[in-house]
Formats: sequence, C-alpha cells, structure tokens
Amino acid sequence: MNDDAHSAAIRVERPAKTLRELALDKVREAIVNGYFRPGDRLVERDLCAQLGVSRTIVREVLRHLESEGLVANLPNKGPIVAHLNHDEAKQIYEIRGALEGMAARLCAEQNNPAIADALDKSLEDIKSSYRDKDMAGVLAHTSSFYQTLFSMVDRHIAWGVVNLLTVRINHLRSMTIKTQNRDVQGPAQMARIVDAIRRGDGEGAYQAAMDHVAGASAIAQAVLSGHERID
Amino acid sequence: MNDDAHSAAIRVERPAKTLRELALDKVREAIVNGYFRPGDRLVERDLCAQLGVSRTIVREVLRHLESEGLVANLPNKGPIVAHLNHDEAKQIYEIRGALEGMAARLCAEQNNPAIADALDKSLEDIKSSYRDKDMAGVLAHTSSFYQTLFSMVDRHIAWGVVNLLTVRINHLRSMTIKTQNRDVQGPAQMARIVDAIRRGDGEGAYQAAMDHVAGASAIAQAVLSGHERID
DNA sequence: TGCCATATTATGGCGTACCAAAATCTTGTA
DNA sequence: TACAAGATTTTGGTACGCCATAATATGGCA
Repeated sequence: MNDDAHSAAIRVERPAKTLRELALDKVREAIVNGYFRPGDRLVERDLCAQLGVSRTIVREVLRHLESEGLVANLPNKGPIVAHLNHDEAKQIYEIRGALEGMAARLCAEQNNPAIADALDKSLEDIKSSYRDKDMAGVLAHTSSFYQTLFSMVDRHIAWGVVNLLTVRINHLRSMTIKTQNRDVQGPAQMARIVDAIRRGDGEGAYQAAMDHVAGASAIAQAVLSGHERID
Repeated sequence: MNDDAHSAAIRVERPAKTLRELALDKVREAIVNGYFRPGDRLVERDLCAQLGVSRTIVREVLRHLESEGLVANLPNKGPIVAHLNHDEAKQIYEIRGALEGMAARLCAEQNNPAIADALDKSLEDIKSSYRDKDMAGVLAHTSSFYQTLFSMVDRHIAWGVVNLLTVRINHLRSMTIKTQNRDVQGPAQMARIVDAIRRGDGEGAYQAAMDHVAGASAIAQAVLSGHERID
C-alpha cells in the first residue's frame, strides 16, 4: 500500500478489472439509471449480445446482482429486474437511518475537528452542485458525505451495507433531491449533523442523521404514491 | 437475501431447488462450519469434483459467496475463504446491535402480546437446548428468536441484512455460546428484551437488545484474542 | 556447485457448443 | 370457434477448449 503512489507513475495501464467486473458495473448501471425498468426480463443471450460477452460472464453477473437484490429470479422463467414497493423502500430508508445515525454518533464521540471539517467540505460541494443544478453531482457528493461519516470512524462494513441498500433506491434518490425545497432543506439537515458532531453531541448527531433520512423517506413515499405503478 | 419459508407451508414438495442453490448451500455450509478454513484456497476444478457439478455452477456459487463476503478473490490467485479479523467482527456485532435494537423497539411499540408470547416460545426452546447441550439447537433457536423479532414487525430486509452478516461470524457464535455462564446470561438478557416488549417499553427493549449483542461481542473479542491467529 | 534462464504445471478468465425441461407461442384441424 | 399438437424460446446445466499468468521445476552454463 505504500508503493502505489510510486508505481502509479510507472504503470501505464490499469490491468486490474476483469471483463466480468466491467460487465457487472455496466448492467448495474443500466438497472440503476433506468435503462432496464423493474419487471423487465433479463434474457441471458440478449445480454450476451448487448454486452458483447459470453454467457458465462452474463450468468455470473446475474447471480451477483441477484444476491445484491437488484435482480429477482423467477423459477423456470429467469431473471427480471427486481421491483421495489414502497414498503421495502421505507425499510431501506429506516435501516439507513439506524446505521447513519450510529455512524454520526460515533463521529461526534471522537471529538476530532477534522471530521466536521471534512464533512463541511462535502456539504459545500453538495450546495455548489445544487446551485449548478448538477443533480448527478448532488448524489455523488451526498454519497461522499456519508462515506466520510463511516470511514472516519472505520466502519467500512456498515458503509458497505448502506451502499448495497442505496443502489436499490437510487432512482428514488434522484427524484427526492429534485423536489421543491430539497436544495435548502437537505443541506440544512446535514449541517445540523455536522454541527452536532463538532459540538461532540452524540445524541444530537444521531437524531439529526435520523431526521435527514426520515425526510428523504417521506419524500420518497410521496413520490411513489404519486407515481402509481402498473406492475 | 432470497425468498424463504413463506410458501413452504403450501407447497408439498420442493424439487424446485436448482442444482446451483443446492451447491451454494453446501459450500456455504462447508465454510460456515469450518470444513473450509479462512485462507483456504477454493480451487474451481477441485470444487467441481467434490460437489459433482460443472465449473459453471461452481463459478456462480463462488461469485455469490464473494458478494456475501464469505469468499475473497485475490487477483491472479483466485478465491479463498475470507478471513475475519476482530475489528470486522466487532463491526458486525455493532450493526446487529443497531438493527436488532431497532426491531426490538418496534416490537415493543406494537403493544401486541402475541409478539412477546412467540418470543417466549423461542426462548424456552433455547433454554431447553442448553439443558440438552444441543449447541446446534441453541444457534437455530436463537436465530429463530431474532427472526421472530424482525418478522413480527415486517422488517424482512433488515432481517436479510442481519442474516447476511451473521453467517460471517457463525464460527464465533458457536464459540460464544459455549463459554462459561452463557447458558444463563444469554437467556437472561433475552428475557429482558421480551419483558420490555411485553411492557411496551420501546427504549428498554432497544437497550436490552443492544446489551445482549454487546455481551456476545465482548465474548467474541475475548475468544479471538485468546486464540492466536496467523493472518 | 550455484545461479539464472527456460520449460512445465496449475489455475483462473473466457468462450462455444450442446442437451433437457419448462414455458409460451403457432398452427392445423375438428 | 375451440382445442390439442407441435414449434419456438429460454433457462438450467454440462462439457470442453483456449489463453494468460503465476508458481514451480528443470536444466544448462559459468
């Protein structure tokens, strides 16, 4: 790990990623950003053609996405893009609340100003992305905010869980951040988290994080109710 | 995170399990109960022979276990059984605490006596297994206790997360329950959870669940420290 | 004898072809 | 028109082959 800065200058290309990982990312991307819609069948041989890889790869990718919960497998009918009903969405937000609240509390208890500073940095990025109407940027920097929250207290497993769940509600996230006032309310709630952390107020940080997720969840529910679904 | 015993009551037979699922369970079992030890290489062609299935299946199974965190893939070396250091174990117990605490609180807030009754039933099974020195039974009924906790408030996603994490610490669980006094202390802590739920005391249920997991975590840490490790 | 360069082997990564069983669509006939 | 028989599609599963790379064995040369 100490030599990567050195060899990074030497190494010309990135040999690392296997074809399978590339394909996995592509398909996950395609599901997350709506190219494949919930309920769509994912026919193995079609995917082979579209991705330009063999069935071996496609099957492994489908298996992987299945275990991530993005793909469901109907017996003898094959894989489809998993649906997300709003009860499940609610549950996912709830879990995120519990884990992000936990991480926020731990950050506050560290009493390390560097944490709040790093979070403030992400928060600035989020606000600036909102100003530029760069919604992809908002999502990315929000993720980065939470990643900081977890990584500052070395909770990479919890971060992994949150990440896993987050991909399943990604389309909801991209809708919630576009709702009225979210550009003001969201950052304000996050600022409360940072403030509590800076004060060393564990309980306050926990509550603030819970509130932020609860807000997102409420909006998501509204969005899901408005958008009546036909599956 | 796949479907389970819901339709099991209706369906008479289950020839439906695909070979792949069978193989997945076998290999997971083999890892969880120590037939394969952490660090062991999982050579694809050897597994084919041992399981009597084709390489395609084995590869899909390995991919699945990889995404569950039971198997790690070393670039250019292939899959091995993942190690678990004690920091990661601690993180896993911590997450379980947060989620089981959440579920316990929700159960308490239901004010439904049937929940506490069902939990008491599992608790009796656990005590009885302890009396019979049936450690596999203790584990199974403890799982069932927590499954009840989650399913009574319809939190199957959180249950899935807990389950996913639990398999990674299964060998620790089987050691913690064998330690001195755990046969008394464990059930006593769980009884406190049930009591709080019966009283409708959400905060008390949350705390009791956290305490139970914290106890298990502390024992696990002791076990891990005692047992010298070579990774 | 000691060491370096070269085979060999083990293994994962990837692709293709094939078969059986189940679901679904077509079609032909009563 | 209705329905049964076949054709097609698609998954589940198998077998085999090829290539690249890393580790190991081997052999030749100073």
